[in-house]
Amino acid sequence: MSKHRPTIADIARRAGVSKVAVSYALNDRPGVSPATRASIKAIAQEIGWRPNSAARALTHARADTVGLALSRPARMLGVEPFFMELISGIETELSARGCALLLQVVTDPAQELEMYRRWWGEGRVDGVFLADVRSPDPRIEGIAELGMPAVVIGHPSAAGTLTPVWSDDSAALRDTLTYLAALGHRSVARVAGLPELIHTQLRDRAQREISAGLGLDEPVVVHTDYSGEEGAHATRRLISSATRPTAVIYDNDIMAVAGLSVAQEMGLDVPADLSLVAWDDSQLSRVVRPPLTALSRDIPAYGSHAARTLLAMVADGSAPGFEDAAARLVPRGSTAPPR
Amino acid sequence: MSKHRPTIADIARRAGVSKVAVSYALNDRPGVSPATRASIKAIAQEIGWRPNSAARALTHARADTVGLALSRPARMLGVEPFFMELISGIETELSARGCALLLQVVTDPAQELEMYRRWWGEGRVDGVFLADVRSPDPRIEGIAELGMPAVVIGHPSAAGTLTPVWSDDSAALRDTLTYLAALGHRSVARVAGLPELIHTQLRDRAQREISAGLGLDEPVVVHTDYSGEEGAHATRRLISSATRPTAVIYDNDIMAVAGLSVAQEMGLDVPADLSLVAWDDSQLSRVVRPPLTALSRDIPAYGSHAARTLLAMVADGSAPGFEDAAARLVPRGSTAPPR
DNA sequence: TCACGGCACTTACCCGGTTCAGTAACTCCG
DNA sequence: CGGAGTTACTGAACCGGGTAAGTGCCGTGA
Repeated sequence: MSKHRPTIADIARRAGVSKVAVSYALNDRPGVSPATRASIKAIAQEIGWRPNSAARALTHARADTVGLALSRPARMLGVEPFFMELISGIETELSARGCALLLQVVTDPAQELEMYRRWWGEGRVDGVFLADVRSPDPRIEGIAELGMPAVVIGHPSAAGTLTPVWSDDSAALRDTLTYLAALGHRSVARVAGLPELIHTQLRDRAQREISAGLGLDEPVVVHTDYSGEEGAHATRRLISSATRPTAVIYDNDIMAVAGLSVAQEMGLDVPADLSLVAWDDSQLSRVVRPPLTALSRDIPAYGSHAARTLLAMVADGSAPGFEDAAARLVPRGSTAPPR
Repeated sequence: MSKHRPTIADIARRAGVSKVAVSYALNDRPGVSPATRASIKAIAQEIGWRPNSAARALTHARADTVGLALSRPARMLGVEPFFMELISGIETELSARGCALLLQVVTDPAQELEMYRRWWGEGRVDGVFLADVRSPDPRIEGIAELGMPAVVIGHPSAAGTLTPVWSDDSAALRDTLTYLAALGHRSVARVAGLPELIHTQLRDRAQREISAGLGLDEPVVVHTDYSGEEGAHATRRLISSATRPTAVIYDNDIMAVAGLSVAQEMGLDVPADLSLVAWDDSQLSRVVRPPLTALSRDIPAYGSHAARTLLAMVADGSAPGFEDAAARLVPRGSTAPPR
């Protein structure tokens, strides 16, 4: 028996028709009698025929694949559940539509753009996701120039001419600060992520404005690389500063856990001496003691929305942006009125 | 200017030669003069030509893509740094060779096999990785039947006729148990992962054998789904059992952190009352108090080795298996002699 | 001066599936 | 019973590259 994968020509030979008839039959297009169609389909089934994706891509200029390149170092990616959950949500949507995901981990945004150029030039993808938007971000303009469908996972103000899918961080922050203010906190610091990311900058600004609006102290914001080490270090600095805050918001949960450990090690009682809030919830927030009050979002759903938007863009040439639900504050044991 | 991506025909027209000459020139094959070659390359560069991957795939029957399907639920994947780090290591190797990674998150192993069948049938991938091998695992035989190059990320005894890339868990376990025995522990339990995974079973057996060899008590092993919740629950059970162990090994770090919290909450001092060891090290192990003694591996390197092996299989039809370094025990504050 | 070898390039056809423009045969209707 | 319309199907060409087998031209050596 022959090694090569069956083609429509093989089916045509066995069915005694031309390969065109086979193509029509298998694609449920008119032009073949029901009997012929059935027998062709039966043969295809029997010999295990699958359409060659390259041949298909060649004719309709469709790759049925979208791309995602991530430019954070491996150890950062590993520790943040965010991306894995996002990817898995993206997948859910894509696989339902028979679309594949091409993934690439690169070291910097310039490489990422180069990757996208290559994928697009080679016709490997029909569109891409863009995460971790910076300011300024050459990827935005680069992709717009290519005319490649792209969805920005981030706020519209960062998306340029591309289509954004985002959630309202400032609403989430408002809820959190209002809650902390109601508990009696006046000095709320934040251990933030990478300062060059637009979403960090938006959170920074929102925090200043909302704090001012609520009559809280001007917030101290410490920027980090999202690692536990820097989260711990930042917490140590905040605790030992002259104006020690009574509450700290962390931009991810690994830093919040690190902060909790540091606080306890320095003899502080959480939440009595220091309240902690983690931005983005995961199992981690629930397994430590006290469990962490967290800003919880359905990240897989966020990914699904992004994927749906991108597929719509690929199909129709454009699609409206999508605002996902804001993160929901889940109070747990790490927040309380200050002593 | 025309919308469509440039092809070699466009280059041929502009250079005043046939497209075959262009093909020869761009692929550095003899048959064109240096002058013509240079001018063709210059034109290609200028108009931003890239070889269409579908067309290429069609002629060489090569997709320049390998696949990885993961069948764990989204929330499990997110929380375990292992897979993200593995993927990023795989990527490092692949991208250096211009190969892409097709990723799919599915819900069960049967779906995973179906995915592999489809990818292979459609010519989308040249080979795949297989992770989380079970016993019995229909994927092994299914893939072997297809004749598709595949690397099993796991022990040779689980790989059937496929090529394994693995690390010696039993050596790592021996180091750990020897270390704990030297500290004076006699009762070492383990909070293990999914019991249907072969690698869990191998660890279980190794632990029994090594414990017996060292004269330790017959180990209590509790199986979980790797989640923090189940890790916490298992720890609670172990601590309140009649034969409370003096040390516990956890099959991942999120469970170890959960176990630490539970122990402290139940009034135990770690490490004086209970020593803890985490299998696989991440930032998490270092940010909690006390920091966790861990079995540390270079997971990205593990991924790179797997990728290199798979690429060799694709190129040569077969490749030898590869045994990666065993995990190294990194003692930290969570282990000490029992009270 | 002419056969020969090799260079530089072309023509023809392939990969696997899709599309377009036919072409028989059969049906319907006036 | 002849012409129009429909059905079921086929041949040729195409997508964007790649390969095998030429072809024409040049320089060289006998």
